[in-house]
Amino acid sequence: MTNTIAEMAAAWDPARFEEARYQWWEERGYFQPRIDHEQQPFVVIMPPPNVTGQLHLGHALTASVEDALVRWHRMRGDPTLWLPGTDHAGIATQYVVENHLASQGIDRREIGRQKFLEHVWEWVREYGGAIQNQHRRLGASCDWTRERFTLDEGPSRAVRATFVNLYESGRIYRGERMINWCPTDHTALSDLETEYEDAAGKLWHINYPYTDGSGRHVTVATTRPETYLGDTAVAVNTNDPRFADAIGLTVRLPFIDREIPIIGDDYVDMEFGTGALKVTPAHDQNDFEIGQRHGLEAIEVIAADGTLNENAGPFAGLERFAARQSIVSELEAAGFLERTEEYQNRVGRCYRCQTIIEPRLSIQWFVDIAPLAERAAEAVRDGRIRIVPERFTGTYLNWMDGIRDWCISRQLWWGHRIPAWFCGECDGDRLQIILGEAITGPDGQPLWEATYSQLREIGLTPEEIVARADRVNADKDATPIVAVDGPSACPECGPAALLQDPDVLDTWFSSGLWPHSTLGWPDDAEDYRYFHPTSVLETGYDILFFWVARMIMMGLENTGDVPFRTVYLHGLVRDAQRQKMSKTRGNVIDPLESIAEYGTDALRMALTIATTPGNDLALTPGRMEAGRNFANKLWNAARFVARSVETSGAAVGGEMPEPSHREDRWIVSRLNGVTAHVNQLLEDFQLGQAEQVIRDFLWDEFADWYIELAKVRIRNGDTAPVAYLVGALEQSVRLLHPFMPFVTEEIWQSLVARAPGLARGVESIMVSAYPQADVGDADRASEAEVGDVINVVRAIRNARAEGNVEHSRMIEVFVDADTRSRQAIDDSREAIGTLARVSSLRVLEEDDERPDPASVMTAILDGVTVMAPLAGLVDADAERARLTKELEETQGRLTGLEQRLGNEGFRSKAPAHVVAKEEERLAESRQRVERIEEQLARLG
RNA sequence: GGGCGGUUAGCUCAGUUGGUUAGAGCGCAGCGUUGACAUCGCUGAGGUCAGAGGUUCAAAUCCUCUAUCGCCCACCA
Repeated sequence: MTNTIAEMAAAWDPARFEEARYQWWEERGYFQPRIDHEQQPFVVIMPPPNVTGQLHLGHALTASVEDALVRWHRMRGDPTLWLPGTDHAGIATQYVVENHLASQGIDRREIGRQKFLEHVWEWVREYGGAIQNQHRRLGASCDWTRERFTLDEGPSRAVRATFVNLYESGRIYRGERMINWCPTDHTALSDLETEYEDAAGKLWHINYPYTDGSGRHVTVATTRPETYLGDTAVAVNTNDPRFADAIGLTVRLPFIDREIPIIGDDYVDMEFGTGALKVTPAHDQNDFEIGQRHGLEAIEVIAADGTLNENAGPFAGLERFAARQSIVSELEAAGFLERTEEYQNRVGRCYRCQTIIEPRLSIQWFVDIAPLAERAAEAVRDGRIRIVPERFTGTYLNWMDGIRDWCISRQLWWGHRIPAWFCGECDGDRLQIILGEAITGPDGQPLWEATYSQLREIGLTPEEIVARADRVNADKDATPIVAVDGPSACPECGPAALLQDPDVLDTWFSSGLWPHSTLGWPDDAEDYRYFHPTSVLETGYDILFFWVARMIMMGLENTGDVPFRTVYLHGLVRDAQRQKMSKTRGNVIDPLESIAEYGTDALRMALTIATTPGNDLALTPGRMEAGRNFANKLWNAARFVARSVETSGAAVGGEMPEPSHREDRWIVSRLNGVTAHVNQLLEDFQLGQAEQVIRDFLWDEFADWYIELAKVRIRNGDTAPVAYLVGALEQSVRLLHPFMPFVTEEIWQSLVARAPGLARGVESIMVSAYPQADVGDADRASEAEVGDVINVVRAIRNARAEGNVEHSRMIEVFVDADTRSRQAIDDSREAIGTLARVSSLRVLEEDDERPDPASVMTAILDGVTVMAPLAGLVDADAERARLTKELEETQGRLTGLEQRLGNEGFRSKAPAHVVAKEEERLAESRQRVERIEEQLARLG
């Protein structure tokens, strides 16, 4: 695409290439793995974003990291699958669509389940494509032909199969338990979906008079006075002397005049409040458990919509917080309120809509999770699954340890409907049927709901009941019939009226199956056989419990194997002020806007370079600018390289020839060192570090030095460097490609266009081989020698800058070097001349006369002394002061080294190579001190 | 109440089995448009690695404590 220099504009322009290039890759089928049973595949399943959502920077980070891993493995030759997908996101989506409809004056309850679901599907069709487009813009090389949606037939059947298996083995059960209820969403939530936060509240002390006529009362302390209407006991600690005589007595609840007992239960903390605890079994988990122990009745007073129900007597119909106000003032007016304290407590909120959760007793489906958790913990403990970074292993195991049963039913419409049916003929009295439209009841009045049995008595046939039923509420003793594809008959009574449970499953239930349900399980699918277990599961640490832990539990249960080998947890992306990004804060950055401004490669680099797993990242505009600037720098370096191929006419082949020139040996050696290092870092999941190493090599060594050194030789007609300019750049962009796919591809194409041998038979960098190297190949001599040349150039530049020598003025330089550097400096004299603007460079021999120290600026490096006579610019006093300071520093270092090496402990205990290194440094420092002293002596 | 993490240059962050004089980007100061690149080049300033103690020949790195910010988990009304 970019075959001429003219086409390679002076600046990297992502907009010009990205979209076309993505399509070009996709058309060639690069995103699809080949199935090769001789090879171990590399598989990543993408965390499915909300199908109707917009990608935020967290997703962009996910995509950047996963794409880097995937592209790296693909280039290594592994059959590589990155499977994308989306999640139906039960509550979130239903909530959004419901609000949308409400804004049009439509109430979902009025239009009914079927109509509502049609609206949601329409919504999905309308907004569902955004995610895929955004991933394409991010350059994500995922296999769109295998894209899955949680509500697709395959994953849906996997959900039902899992439910049935767990039910049949007794690990899914239906029962009446205390659950977290969201009065806004009208559904149960799991413990994880309830977020607790501290809130300023009050502790009300309420008097309950004894019924013995003594006129005495017991005082209870509560943060939720409105629940007193549902109290069925007051509990005290059996060891509490204050209440020793009270147990067994009864008290009377104000206004509603219910008589309730005082019971003894050691759950009660004598230190807290008054030592007497009001017990509301229907609206508090602990109270429920106390109630169970003592056989107390659970009286519900707060209804599903958060208003007080008929059991609330005079307060019925009030909203729960309005009721609290009202009850407190009534109690106070009637003298039942002893006192009020300020109190900090924790309130649970719905993680989607922030409504305060109401603990509520209801019939739900649960997973008996402890046995699954035990196996899931074991898989991590024994190393079958590795978590990166490792510290999350403890968090994970701790969570598994104290896990409670998982409430999986949701009173929503959008999601996987629970595959459980109830038989009207068997459980007629236990099934409350809510009708889609009213029928005429026996009394001539419209009838909206009735038990199945009652409807039969009216004369409806089973078929008619099924057809008219909008939903069924089965009581806790009803017997569900659970089947993957829906039962056609009741096992007890044959063909009958079967009514499906109205609830859907927790979204995370289906997400928990994602690694195997997307690959075809429970069928014996080829993808499943080949690609499962997957390799790496990459996601944010914030959904370790929600998702990762559940995938491990469900994966082990369903497949008998771990779902993935490695869990890589990235940190959260925050804004420049380290605030969490959220819609309500209004600080979300749209990845597409960043891409438009800086380019995809720049955004990806900003999100990943020099980051470390599990640590949060504040994404600043500066990081993105740095990414853009690097892409541009690289692009321009490539322009120079391309140009040098054309103008030199050098024939460049596929492999770099064995280098003979020191500078060429140096860059090849450094390239190999970087290649080996990068591979090692990638193996160890240190992606950010690997990226940093590549960037530093390309900018600080290749562009800043090798290109500049090569220019000098090329100018003199030496075409040898061209092969290394091309070869080193080509190999470097291959190293970088997983991180910055677009700019590296364009550069690679431009290089291949000029040196077709580089392609090595492939059409794209994406499918070229990832570079490998052996650290043992390093050319230490050339690295040291070119290092000396670079240091000399730097020293001269430094002297020029300090002496304020005008750029246009060429200067003379004398160099006194030891044998190691002398030849290298002599050989590179022209380069030094050009790069440091030196007109004449003299490498001094043993008996050559040194220039007058009073008129030179001197830089003393390891093994090299650089002297720049700057007539009229050198202040002998200043020079003396500078050298004296340097002498002090060097001597200080020398003293340290002498002490260390004089220490017997160091000599005997430190590894030999460390000792040798220190000795080398000692010798260098000594020599340097000598030379500084000598120079000072000559200065007088 | 338990547990985890951060604290390194003005800002954002690297620094993985303890081993040269602790690094980068941005910012800052000075200089610089000769054909790869001003989205750039050159030079430089800037850090007692939160604090204290300990282990060690050697500590930003390991241990203990403290401070501070943040996160996770937990049934105290």
